Amino acid sequence: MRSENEPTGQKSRSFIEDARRAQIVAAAIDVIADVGFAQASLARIARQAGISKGLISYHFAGKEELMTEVVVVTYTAIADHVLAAMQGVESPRELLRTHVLSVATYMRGQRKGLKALGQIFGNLRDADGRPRFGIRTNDEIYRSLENIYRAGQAAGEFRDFDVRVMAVTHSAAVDAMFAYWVEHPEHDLDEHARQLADLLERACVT
Amino acid sequence: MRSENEPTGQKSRSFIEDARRAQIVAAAIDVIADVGFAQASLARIARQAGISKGLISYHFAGKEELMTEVVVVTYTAIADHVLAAMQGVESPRELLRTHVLSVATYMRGQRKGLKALGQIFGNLRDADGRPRFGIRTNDEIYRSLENIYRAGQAAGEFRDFDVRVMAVTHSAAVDAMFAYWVEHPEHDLDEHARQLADLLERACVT
Amino acid sequence: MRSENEPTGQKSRSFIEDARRAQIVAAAIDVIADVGFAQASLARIARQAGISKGLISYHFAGKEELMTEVVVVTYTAIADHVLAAMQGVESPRELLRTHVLSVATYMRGQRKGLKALGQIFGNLRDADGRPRFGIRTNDEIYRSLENIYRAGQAAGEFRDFDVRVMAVTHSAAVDAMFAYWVEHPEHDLDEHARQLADLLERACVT
Amino acid sequence: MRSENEPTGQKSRSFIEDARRAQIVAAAIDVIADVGFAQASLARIARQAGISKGLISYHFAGKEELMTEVVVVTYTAIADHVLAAMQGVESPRELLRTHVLSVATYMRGQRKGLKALGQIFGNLRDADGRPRFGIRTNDEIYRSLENIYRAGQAAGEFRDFDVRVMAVTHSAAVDAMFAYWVEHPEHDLDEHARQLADLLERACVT
DNA sequence: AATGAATGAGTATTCATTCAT
DNA sequence: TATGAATGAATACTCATTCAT
Repeated sequence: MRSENEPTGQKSRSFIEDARRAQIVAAAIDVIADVGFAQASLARIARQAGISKGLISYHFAGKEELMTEVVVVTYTAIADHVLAAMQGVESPRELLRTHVLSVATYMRGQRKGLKALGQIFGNLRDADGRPRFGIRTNDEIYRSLENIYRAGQAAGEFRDFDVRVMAVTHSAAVDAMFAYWVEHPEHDLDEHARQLADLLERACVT
Repeated sequence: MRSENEPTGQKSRSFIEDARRAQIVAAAIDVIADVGFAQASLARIARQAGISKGLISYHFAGKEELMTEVVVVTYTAIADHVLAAMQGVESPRELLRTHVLSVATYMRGQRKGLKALGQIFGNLRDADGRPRFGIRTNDEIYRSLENIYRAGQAAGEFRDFDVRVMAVTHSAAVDAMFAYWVEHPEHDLDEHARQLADLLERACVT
Repeated sequence: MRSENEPTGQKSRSFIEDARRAQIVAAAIDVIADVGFAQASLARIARQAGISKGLISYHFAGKEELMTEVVVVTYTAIADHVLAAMQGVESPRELLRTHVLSVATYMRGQRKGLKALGQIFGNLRDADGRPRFGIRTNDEIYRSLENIYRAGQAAGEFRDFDVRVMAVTHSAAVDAMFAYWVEHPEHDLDEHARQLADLLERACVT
Repeated sequence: MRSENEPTGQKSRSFIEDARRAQIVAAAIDVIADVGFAQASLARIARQAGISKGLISYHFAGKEELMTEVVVVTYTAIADHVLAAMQGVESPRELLRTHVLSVATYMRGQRKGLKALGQIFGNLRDADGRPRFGIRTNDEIYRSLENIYRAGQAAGEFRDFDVRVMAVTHSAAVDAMFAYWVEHPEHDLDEHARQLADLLERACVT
């Protein structure tokens, strides 16, 4: 098993172990999305996965490692998607629109993963009670958004505004788009994304 | 117990009982803001209030009622403040700016209350696992914001956009402003509010 | 409850709480003596005491605090008894005999307590895996025994030997007397004590 | 599995199986000596041996059989050593001294084995909670020591004392010598042994 | 109105053991 | 022979809630 047989690093994980870990992560996402972080006990996750409680402990060092894995998996997937979409786009205005729209298209298939992500971000604390994610990770997002806005200002396409405020607002607006859509499945996500892209674009241009 | 003797409403509550409830609510806000929803046990809240655990159960039917009360109290207070600030303002653009700026000024003195509010919103579930707040309560906010935007559109000052998307974005942007300021206390809240007001205004005008 | 309501120190413990703690300590002694330290779970101790598992956690901060209390209670009692018996005795040879004989008489009524003490001494470890008792506490015993032997040497009654070796041997011999008697209840404890006193006395005199 | 295929005795065990069992026993001794009986899980022992957990179960019917093997192996080795040293010695007084001194020399190279032995003796219980070793095994030691003392009495070299008390004390004194040396590695083991031999000899002679 | 004592269900985690490969 | 995967029972501990006083 991983934490016993491979104490040195995250090197070679057997195929079957990878599959189990993925299965457990998927079950965790389902449970967290459905009942919330606080109610997402390992027992419930195990039941969802159709395995024994002990098996989770066998594959993950602890609950925190599982939660971290959920975050990493979900996060990496969305980042890959968005970065791929933005590849080759030059114009700051187009980058802005592409970011909003590609996040929205990705969301469509990842409702639960993103919902779980939000729960973990907002709730997971380390031993001394401080948020495990949130600040640091959000700051990464903020920085990448700021780059878009700064490029637009440098190109003279965007007016002079505080890029951090714009990044915080942009990020929150995208999150809210997702949250609203999750709660109102009949809501038109694509149209929302277009509206939001317009909104942000207008807020930026001179 | 109260909720059994007075099942009809929240009518006659003795002065001392009101005081105790307020004291407990205040302690709950402090604890939730400090250690997060999941770690906010009744024992911790009681200790913070300097009373016994049993007394909380005496004054509240259960943990959920206490959490609900925290939400209602905090929520009512901020709504009163914002509504008072918007009283007499006519222009939609001014209403918009006033809303953002008055929320910011209110936040300054209510860090903990708002932080606790966010925690409860994101975490409190009822018995069957569905979020206790969120949809319904947010919808009230959305509707009041929509009124502002619709008025602006009716007056010809605002362009034609989806008012629900704008309301969702506006609300999320204000929440994010608060959250960012809570985590970065050195951040200039007033300037953020002004920037956000500019941003939203520009996004709306024709 | 203690650890919540009296976080400052070990000051005022209510009468009823003292009684419960004593009851739990007694149950712990019974269980440890009967099934050994490793099998002495809180569940088993609670069952022995006829109370719920939770109540142990209510009265003791954790298992270690309970074990420590068992040690302190048992240890203090035997030390008081032996010291009282040795009070007023002057001659080193008599002190030596008195120590052995008074320990034996005390043992008679404290079989389980002493058995439990031995188990805890030999097994309780703190978080980093080092024995919680043992060395330090034994050293206290050794020192007090050494005082007796050194006095005998100073008075010229005892020959010149290593007092630490004698103390270690004395202590072990007394423990073994007890252990043997526990396992062979028909064994004549008083006669064993007399034989042991003779043995040690002869080993010391010139 | 072994104990099923060869239920009659410990007859034919393949060479490789013997080697594995020895390797596992050695690992168990290391782990028990280092972290204590209670923390000595099969997983930890397997890791120490560099093999999988399952392999221990393959070679031993259960944890208890492994522990028993540790005791038997260690015990047999020390008995062989001591008996060899006493071979040819005739005088009871010399036998007594030889026993103490040869045990001490053996200890020097067997710290861990003896430490583990003590842990298992003090902790291993069978299903119904009674000590697995202790009584029976100690009685063997007692009897062999009694033979020495009785021979001394028969030869008129030793005074008239209870040989069982003397044997119990002798055994305990030797164990304590070991335990003290294990905890105080700077302690002079050889000098302790000489002092102890003097002590016992003086306690016996007329 | 308030407390401290008590419960029992629930938490994460550990571990000896089993078993298919 | 040997492994890695899996189980299920047991562990200490937490906590909302109840209740006699």
